[in-house]
Amino acid sequence: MSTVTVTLPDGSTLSMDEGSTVEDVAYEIGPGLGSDTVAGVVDGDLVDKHTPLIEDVELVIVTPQSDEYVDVLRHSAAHVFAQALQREFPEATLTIGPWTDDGFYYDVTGVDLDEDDLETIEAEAERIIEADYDIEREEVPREDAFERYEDNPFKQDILETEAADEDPVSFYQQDDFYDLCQGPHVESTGEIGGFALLEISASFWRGDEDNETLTRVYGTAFPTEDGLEEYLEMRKQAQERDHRKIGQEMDLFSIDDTTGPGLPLYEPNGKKILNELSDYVGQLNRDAGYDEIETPHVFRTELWKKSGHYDNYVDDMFLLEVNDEEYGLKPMNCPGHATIFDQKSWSYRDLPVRYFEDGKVYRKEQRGELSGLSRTWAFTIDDGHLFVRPDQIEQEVLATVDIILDTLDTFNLDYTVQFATRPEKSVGGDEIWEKAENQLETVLEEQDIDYVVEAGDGAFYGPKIDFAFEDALGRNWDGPTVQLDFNMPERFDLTYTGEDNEDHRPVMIHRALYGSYERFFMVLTEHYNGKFPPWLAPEQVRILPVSDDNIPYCEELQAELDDFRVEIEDRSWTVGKKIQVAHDDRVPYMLIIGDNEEEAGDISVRDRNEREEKGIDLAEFRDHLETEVEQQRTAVTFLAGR
RNA sequence: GCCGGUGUAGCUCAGACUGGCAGAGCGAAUCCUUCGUAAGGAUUAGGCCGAGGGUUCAAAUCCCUCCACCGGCUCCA
Repeated sequence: MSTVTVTLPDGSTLSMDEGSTVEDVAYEIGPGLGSDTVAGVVDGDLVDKHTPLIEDVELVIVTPQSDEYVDVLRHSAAHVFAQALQREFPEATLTIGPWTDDGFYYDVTGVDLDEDDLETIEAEAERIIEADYDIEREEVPREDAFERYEDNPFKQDILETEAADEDPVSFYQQDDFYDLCQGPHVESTGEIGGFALLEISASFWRGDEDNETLTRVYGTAFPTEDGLEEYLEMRKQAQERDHRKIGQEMDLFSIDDTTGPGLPLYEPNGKKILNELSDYVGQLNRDAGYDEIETPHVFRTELWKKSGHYDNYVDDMFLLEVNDEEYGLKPMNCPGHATIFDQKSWSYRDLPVRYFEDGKVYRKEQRGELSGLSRTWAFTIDDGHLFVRPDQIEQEVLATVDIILDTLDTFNLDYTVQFATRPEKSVGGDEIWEKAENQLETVLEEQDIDYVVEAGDGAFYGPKIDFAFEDALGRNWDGPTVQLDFNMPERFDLTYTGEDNEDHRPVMIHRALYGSYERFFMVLTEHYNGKFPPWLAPEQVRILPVSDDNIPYCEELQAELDDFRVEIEDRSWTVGKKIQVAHDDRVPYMLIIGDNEEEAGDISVRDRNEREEKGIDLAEFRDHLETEVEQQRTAVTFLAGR
């Protein structure tokens, strides 16, 4: 009999008979490991422990101590849900039910479910867990599988696609419930310690909008009840960090029903932050050789017919009829910028030409897509466009990526990088696309940036590099971006005169350091949990008089700090309450001023991290704050080292 | 656009299941208190109960339609 070589995580190898299972390998290593084995990871794929090894592989044994164990457990939890569902609603049809990063879902159809039903199903699931049914793998001939699912077109579809080459196919059975499934699963339903159904939603079969609508039930499971409790607590904590909640609490912005959906209104506190953000990138742009321009909010649609956007994007534009002509709110700034470039003739010596604008754009997103500041109908892009010679592409992309990395560093943000390539619907030739993609990828490689390739996810006019952030609820949002565009210069017939006195075509680069102010504002609010760095904080210092008699001295202090955003708390409250409210408002520094300070001519400083010190010289505090703001430090540091 | 949930005072929420006077706390205003480290006290004002229609003697409450928001799906130049 021939043998296979199994490579274990520590690099050691075992020689096993061909056809040995994952479990056999575990027993070969040791009987304890053998009996603990839940599943295996074979060449990166999580598989059942009975999977035979027929070629040389890398193998990780999964036991209840492994990271993968909880995935296996949740997969079993999905089956428990399905069994409970079928007990309560025999008419329900099952489709697919995988595990996810933090739980599982099961897509079903043929049944209408609401929240009360979830409770009923959850109670039934608890009984199934309590009963501790063995979960057993079963090999079933294809023919029999089709028979089992003669009324279930979805499972038939799976048999004809994913499982097309398998005969027999594997089922997992617990009690009288069975499900077509590759596994792996835990030994018995009782291994689930904490089980909860969380959400109900609609989904589409195979994720395609044109297919049947299914009902998706989300749930989660943990080995212990405590694990579940902890998870639910974490979810609650995350909701506390939601920018919509903080935005309300801190009077940063609001979105009003009367003024319209997806149209954020920035209140004074929010606008102060926006101004700081705008000044910051404005300076970066000027330092990098950009010129600021400005364009209006509305253009004739001729412009987007010229740019090609009209064909691709008209459904998402706000259009208006003026003097029998069609106008539209601008959904992007680039055609305006290209038009400005086209106002004069350029020499090759003038390039690169770099324009930037905080440009407000309007995009009529689908209803149901709008969400706080992360997805809006009106938003402002810190938009920049470069017009470069082909030989300047790499250096300019490199410089742009550099500024983006600097910006992200200033705010101390976590991010991921995606390299998006040519989509199905695109303009421009094969050669041009290949060239563009190669140049972007070269920069990523040179900068040693970790990135993932998102094939087919590029803009219709060119490939792009996107930087994405995660929000409080774990959703990903695109932010900074660099996009090459070989198309728009053609559309606008943009030219420059070369050394050879001939017309040449410049290349356009679209880029944003924040992406949109709205989305970046969301990211910052949640990242800092509303505790904005002092340079961004709407109110940097709040002076708290101990009694009203101290107010005149407080006003003197305020005047001394007039370079900063300083307020006096003059409401007739106790000191304790003034401190409470200043903490709630997340003000970086409080100055507590009573007779003691007034007589000594000094101040008491308390920061929002509850550090405090008395008898401080105002000038010392002012100098420190000045440094902290100038250096854009992300933390309050005055009392940190004292 | 699809499924589920929600919409009551500036904010946070009771009341709805079982139809019968519109409620609380915070905030605001006025007054008292002038206070030393995480919410001092009293009084007052504040409502088209998301909008429209229906059922009923009577609708915040029941039914229908629409709008918006929340979670998810799909979409996102």
